[in-house]
Amino acid sequence: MQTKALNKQKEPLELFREKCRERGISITPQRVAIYSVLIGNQAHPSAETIYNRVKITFPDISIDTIYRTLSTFSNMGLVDEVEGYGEVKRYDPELKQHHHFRCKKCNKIVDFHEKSFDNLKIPKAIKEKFSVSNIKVVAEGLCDECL
Amino acid sequence: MQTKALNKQKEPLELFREKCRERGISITPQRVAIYSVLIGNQAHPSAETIYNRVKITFPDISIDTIYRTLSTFSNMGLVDEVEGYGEVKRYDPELKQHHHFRCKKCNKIVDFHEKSFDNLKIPKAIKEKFSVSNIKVVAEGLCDECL
DNA sequence: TGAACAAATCAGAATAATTCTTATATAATA
DNA sequence: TATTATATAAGAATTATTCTGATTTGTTCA
Ligand SMILES: [Mn+2]
Ligand SMILES: [Mn+2]
Ligand SMILES: [Zn+2]
Ligand SMILES: [Zn+2]
Repeated sequence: MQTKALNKQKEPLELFREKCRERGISITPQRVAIYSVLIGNQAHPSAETIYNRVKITFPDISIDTIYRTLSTFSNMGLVDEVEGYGEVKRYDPELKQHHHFRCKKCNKIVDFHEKSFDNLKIPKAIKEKFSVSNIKVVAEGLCDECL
Repeated sequence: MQTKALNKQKEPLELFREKCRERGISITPQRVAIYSVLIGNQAHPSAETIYNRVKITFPDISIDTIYRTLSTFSNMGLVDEVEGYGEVKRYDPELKQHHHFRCKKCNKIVDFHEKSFDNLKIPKAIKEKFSVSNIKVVAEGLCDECL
């Protein structure tokens, strides 16, 4: 169990390094620190939130590096940007297909998985005209805390 | 046919006036002008876009009024804010349940209707904890022009 | 191991979208 | 028509994000 817990941290970081090498992208301490904060983070954090977390172990990091790095990660397919309503950008390290509940009041976003949503049939009219690469369901309402 | 075309403009505006009266919200020329631009607009326009259109007939309107009014309309349930990725806010006057295709490159948003998406079953775990008021499907990819 | 060089970072300035402030104007009401 | 609460315009302020330019660092390969 303990071994497993340790591996959990080791494994994704090694995969991260590999992906960087593949793409010819430098493995910098900043990038490792940012990626480490993202691993397993289910809160869909903003750049600011990530910045504050990273600063604990990396006090001199600049907010610009956070933004640039998240953009790089997004281009590499290491994180997704999350749908929102014109508030701040938020990022999602969960790459497996999944769906979101969003609280209209506090903007909390909660993941959920639902197999029956993973193969929804988009209407022909759309499919014929555009190339659809991913489909997701967004449920909205009020969360437990806001109710 | 001509009569119908004329009525198309008249009807929603009268409904608009009624809704304002119900809510005790003043019917100002600015609000009418902004609402008129929204009627039947399927492009999910931004505040800036709406501003430019309204200015044609209302040159002295201020951008702040556009934002304030759209926020008022949103609170009244006259428009929805559209999901996006941290770009500018966009608004949707279509209130019937529908779904979106979004181009990842040019951010074009296209409505589609699909009955089978209108009663998706959200997992118990979510439904039990939160109150879900609406569910939508977002398909993403590249539009015809960007392909 | 240690140049060489492209890439990445930092700090702070710049930009852009949105909101706020305040003085003035106006819609609703009686 | 006078009263009053609400809405507006203009421009300042704020905030998130991006850009710029000087400096540092990771990677490569001799
Ligand atoms: Mn997620
Ligand atoms: Mn729409
Ligand atoms: Zn909430
Ligand atoms: Zn496009």
